Amino acid sequence: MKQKITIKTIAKELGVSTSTVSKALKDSHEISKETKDKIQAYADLYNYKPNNLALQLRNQKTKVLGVILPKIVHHFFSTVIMGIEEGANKKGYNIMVCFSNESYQKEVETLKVLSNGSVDGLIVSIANETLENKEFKHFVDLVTEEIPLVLFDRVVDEILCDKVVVNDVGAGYKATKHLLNNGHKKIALITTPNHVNVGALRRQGYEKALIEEYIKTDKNLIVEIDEKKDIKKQIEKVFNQDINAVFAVNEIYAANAMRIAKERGLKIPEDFSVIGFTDGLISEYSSPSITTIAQHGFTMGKQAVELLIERIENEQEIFKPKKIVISSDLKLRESTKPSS
Amino acid sequence: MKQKITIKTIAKELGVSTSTVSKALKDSHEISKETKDKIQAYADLYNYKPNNLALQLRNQKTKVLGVILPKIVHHFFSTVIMGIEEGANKKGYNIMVCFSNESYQKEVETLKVLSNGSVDGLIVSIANETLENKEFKHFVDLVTEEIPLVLFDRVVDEILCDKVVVNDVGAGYKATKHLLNNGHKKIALITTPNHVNVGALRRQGYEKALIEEYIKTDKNLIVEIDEKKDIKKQIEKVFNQDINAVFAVNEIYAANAMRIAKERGLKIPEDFSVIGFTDGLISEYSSPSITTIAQHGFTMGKQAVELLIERIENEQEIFKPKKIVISSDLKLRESTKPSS
DNA sequence: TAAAATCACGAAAACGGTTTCGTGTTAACA
DNA sequence: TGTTAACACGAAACCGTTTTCGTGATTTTA
Repeated sequence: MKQKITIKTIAKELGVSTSTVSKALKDSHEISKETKDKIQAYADLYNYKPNNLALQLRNQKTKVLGVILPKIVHHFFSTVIMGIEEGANKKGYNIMVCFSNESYQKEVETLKVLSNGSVDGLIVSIANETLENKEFKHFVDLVTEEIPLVLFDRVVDEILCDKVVVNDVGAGYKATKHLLNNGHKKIALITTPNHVNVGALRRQGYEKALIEEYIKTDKNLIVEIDEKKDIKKQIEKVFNQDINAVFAVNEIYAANAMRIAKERGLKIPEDFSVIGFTDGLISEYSSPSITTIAQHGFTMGKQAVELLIERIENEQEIFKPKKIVISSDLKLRESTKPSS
Repeated sequence: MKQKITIKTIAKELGVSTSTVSKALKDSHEISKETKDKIQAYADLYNYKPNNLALQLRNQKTKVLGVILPKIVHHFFSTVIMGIEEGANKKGYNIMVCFSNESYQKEVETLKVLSNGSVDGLIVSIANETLENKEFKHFVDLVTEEIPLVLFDRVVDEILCDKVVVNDVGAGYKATKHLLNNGHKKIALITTPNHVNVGALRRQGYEKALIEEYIKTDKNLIVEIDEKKDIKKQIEKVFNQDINAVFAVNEIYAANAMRIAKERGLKIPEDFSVIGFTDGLISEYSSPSITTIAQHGFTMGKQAVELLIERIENEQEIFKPKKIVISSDLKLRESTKPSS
């Protein structure tokens, strides 16, 4: 990189002090008009830009927010990033995005790197492996150090910080209820292992809706997907049971279920219905298009970043963790009959 | 944020100088074992972490790379990010991700913010609006300032820097050739306006393949999509022409075309074929699944970041811009017949 | 005309580290 | 016993900027 022009250079060239240059560029009243003009002209000529690092060190803030996501090639997380970025930008912040790739180790390391002063605060969705191990010390330490932290979507109670989540129980309930209303009583649930708490919560909603109709939940109808194995094969098994609807906790599972249903010649939505989660492009462009629970990722991102910035900019306030619950909507499409 | 412990604190508490502390923590031979142990113990106890900003200022490097993308909710760009992140991480760099949202103005501003010393280099894919206006001064200035810059996918010759692109002409050719081989002679092209150079290049490939078969390109079969208007409606028009195949320059256009074809009762792939671009989830989960040109986004990201880091770490070398061309493959699926 | 106020600027500290170059003390050597 | 080397540490500069507190010169006021 070319040697950048600094305030010192300007000061030396123009035979004034650095303080004068600094003040002149800030249009301070302390400096005479002539001097200001001279300095400004020189700065413009050589395209002077103040060095960010120096400012950050001086101000003890970076105006950068760290974001750690489990993955990115996923419609929901992409939209969350968009929301975060837009919210951050509006308040003059930039974001530094990292990925844990669902790995505990990587999450710990990333957290360590980012919490060394590079960012003013963090927005995180916890990695699967971390949830599985129930190992949250790295987050708790962060809270102890009083580094502003907002958790979203995948959150746990053990970490005392601000949180943004969707109403997962309600969403699971809504989806299941919709299927029941359409006359489907034998509803398969395709979900994640229980340690992924969002999966567990959606399952609660599913069970709640069934109980209301006096239907006993049948464990054989519930598939906990192990993402390390072939997803389609795992889903296929449940189709050997007597089922007439599927509620899947994400797009991919739903799309797979849909595909299997079609392969088996099931008529959708007349004889068989599918509901997914995350209103992404797959659901939209699949055919028939898939009814889903819209998670409002963009809104989540925006809410999370607003919480975080408020925390950062109002440090003095006593700390009382906030939890924002975002309601999710059913987005009706072709894979289910319009509710009766 | 809690007051962080610094080298000064340690020095004062232990009655030594800051230089001693600094050296001790780096296990310098200049410091006696006892002193080192004492300082290390104290540092561990109070969980001392060196302040990144201070180091960055001193070393005049941040170990952060800026990434500016036109959008993120898009399979191709998501995978590129993954590639960039993985490559960067491997070399001890972090990435700061920003979005231009296809806006010239936002691109200019983001570039300005990031080039103030916050990052050691930049990876960018140019915004549509910028391409449309042919306004590249902000990039040229960057090059003049000798800030390491790598452009990928959407690149222009006016900017002298390292580049990573796919072989767009070849890809367009390959796709069209495949359709021709399948016996389709009336091939519609659904593309972007010509100012998006990747679109223009893919079109060249398309035309080249047609010429080889002595087919005159018919302008009525080429649709330049205006993304501000309804995409499906624009594509629908070309179906009123006599066509038996579609080559679309991205997933969304392909998925839309597929949907229209199905609505019109066309038999795919027997009577009608569709090829897309970007091997994303939509193509994979659409039904029939869509044959596409795989763009290898992950590889692109990795190549781009490797180029960039090499540039950053070998400043002294004379500057000779490199251009890496990544070949793209045809990924055969159900929307076309296997090539004869 | 002396005292006070204003003006226009500079010196120096501060942010949190690293690093070069002393320097005083002790140990080894001639 | 005088010289030198090794040891263990400190002072100070530096990265680029901001900001507080002077300060000498001029202008205003009493």
